[in-house]
Amino acid sequence: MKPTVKDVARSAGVSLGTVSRVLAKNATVNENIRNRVEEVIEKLGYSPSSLGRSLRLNKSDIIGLVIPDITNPFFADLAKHLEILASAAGYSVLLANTHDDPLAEKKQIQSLLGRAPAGIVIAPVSNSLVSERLSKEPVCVTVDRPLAGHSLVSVDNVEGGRLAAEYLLGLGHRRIGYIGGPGTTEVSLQRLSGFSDQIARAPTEHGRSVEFTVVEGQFDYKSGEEMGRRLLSVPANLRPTAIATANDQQAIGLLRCSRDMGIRVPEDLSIVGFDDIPLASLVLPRLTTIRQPVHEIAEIAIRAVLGRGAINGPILLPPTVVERESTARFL
Amino acid sequence: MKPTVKDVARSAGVSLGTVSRVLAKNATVNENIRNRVEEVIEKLGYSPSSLGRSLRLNKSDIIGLVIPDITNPFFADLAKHLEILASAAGYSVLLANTHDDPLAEKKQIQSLLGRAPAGIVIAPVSNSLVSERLSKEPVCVTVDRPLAGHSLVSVDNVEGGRLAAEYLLGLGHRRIGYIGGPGTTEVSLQRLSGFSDQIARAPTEHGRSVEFTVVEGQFDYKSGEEMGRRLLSVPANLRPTAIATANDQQAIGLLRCSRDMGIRVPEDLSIVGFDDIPLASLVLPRLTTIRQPVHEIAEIAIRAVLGRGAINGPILLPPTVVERESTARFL
DNA sequence: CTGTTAGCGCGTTCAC
DNA sequence: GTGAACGCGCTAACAG
Repeated sequence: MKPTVKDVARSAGVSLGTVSRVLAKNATVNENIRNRVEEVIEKLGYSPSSLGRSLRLNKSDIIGLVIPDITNPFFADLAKHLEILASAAGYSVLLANTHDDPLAEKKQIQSLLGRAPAGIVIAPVSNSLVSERLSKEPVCVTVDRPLAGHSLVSVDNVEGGRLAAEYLLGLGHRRIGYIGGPGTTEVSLQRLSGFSDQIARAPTEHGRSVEFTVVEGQFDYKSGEEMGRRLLSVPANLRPTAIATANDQQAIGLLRCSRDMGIRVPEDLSIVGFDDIPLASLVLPRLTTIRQPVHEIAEIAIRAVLGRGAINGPILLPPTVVERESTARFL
Repeated sequence: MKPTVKDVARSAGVSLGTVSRVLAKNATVNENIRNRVEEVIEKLGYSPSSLGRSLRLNKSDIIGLVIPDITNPFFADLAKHLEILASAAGYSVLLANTHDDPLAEKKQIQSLLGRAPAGIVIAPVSNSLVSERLSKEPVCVTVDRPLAGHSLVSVDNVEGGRLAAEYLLGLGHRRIGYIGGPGTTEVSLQRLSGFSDQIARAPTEHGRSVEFTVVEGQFDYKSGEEMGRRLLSVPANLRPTAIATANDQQAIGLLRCSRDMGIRVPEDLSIVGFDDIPLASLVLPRLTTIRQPVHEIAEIAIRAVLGRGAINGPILLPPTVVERESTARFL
């Protein structure tokens, strides 16, 4: 049987309260007694039960992480950094996937709340139905995607979209395609809006402006492949010379499909992704993309959740263009 | 304030015990009373506290998942399926990354044990120091990598290695390289041993046998790139015509490096990976690989942990060759 | 500075 | 078939 404070107390010849105080560090305890208790703890291999403590404090040392899908490299990266930081601070992270399903999300959150988590980090689904449910306790910050009434830490998606368009236009492209994410998600909308606003501001040449086509897909490899095929299945002289995507997975799917269709990247087609997942620098050709500062996002989120940094109003981190090999000047 | 059983009881005009019985379903409760209680539960939006229940039963509804690194797509995939199955059964999964550090692993497990998890699914690090610590309670199954004294569910790594070698030899390759994983991990050793055993059994031709070179790397993209460079930086007539790797990430890094060195895949070099991560079918060229049945692994592990399927002795699932575009017959 | 005591929310065992 | 009481492991408040 696992030893409890009671066992330690008895074995050390002191009372429960004293053991508790030794465990709490800060309280004032006699040197000798403290040593004796610590010895006993060591000898018995005692380790405190989070269960008892959590019940008493009505607050566990669990941080809930609610995301659409852990196999999305961006979220995996986020999860990793959150977990490292949380673990260093003595917290554990509970993983909950929503698969972009509002009902699943609701259920997951419900169950999470029953655990009295120290905090929640959530990338909410599109039409989340939980906004009010997470009122004040526990601290909840949203990442990547906003949720009414909660503080957000995220990359500036509008600016990211703008950056991508600016970059492509600067390269001389004038027939441009865009593969968006699901129209129901805020991020998709923001990235697209930043992108198309910048396109709209492009100077007109020879009396006509930029040709711009948008298709909507999912945030995965396969969708990038399918939507790419749709965008590229037109006569060569009408085909876009550059395509931006709403995330890197789509861009990689697009790469795949370009190759299958015999369209060379970047000679015939420039591609720019979004996120800068680890893989972006490993595909052929290496992917030019808009980088999100995942580490920072994780760090700020954890700080906010653990109360070591108040956060009011959305925190929008600046994206950056990472230029690699999938883009070229249009001649 | 979150309502408790007490609130429900008072509001329904019954006692605590009765509410508890209603919640437990199975016990015999008067029809009218049951309905009234359920109504009140609905009205109050009551949901039971896992904390209280867990403390009482000394068993939480948490399943600990201890893995080296969630950004490894194989583990992400595993985590996803485990989480789906766990969630469906009313359990949550706690994520713990070890980064292949035995000390970190020990600390993570220690903290996990304080939560009285319903079960633990672990892919132990190389020289794990926890084998005895996880004696009987809670149920613990290891995946991917073995750990003395615990049941294992995994792919048959030796057979997988053998399959890769057999496949490459069958394609006519006789100068073959191998990029292994860290020599300290069981899986690396097993995959390599299966591979080299099969190589050794190859019929000798023109009086000489197969040329076989092995290098050791880490299980990531970058290492595949570096080790590939090492294997390929020799005069063309001495260069391997085929290389197998211990996982897909290495193979993708190798793809990257071949491209950089101007070596064509599969014309000049055949590559076969291991795992079949989602990405394997998306890189250029699509990767031939040895597939692990991740879904099955997740399913068996969860069943074992939740006690719905006893498991004695290691369960070794059969790997399969997935032939794609990164391999070709040697002429 | 230390011991004692009272619950945190829940399930269970005993009377009734 | 139902209610009352106890205790899971722990911490905080109070008394000594």
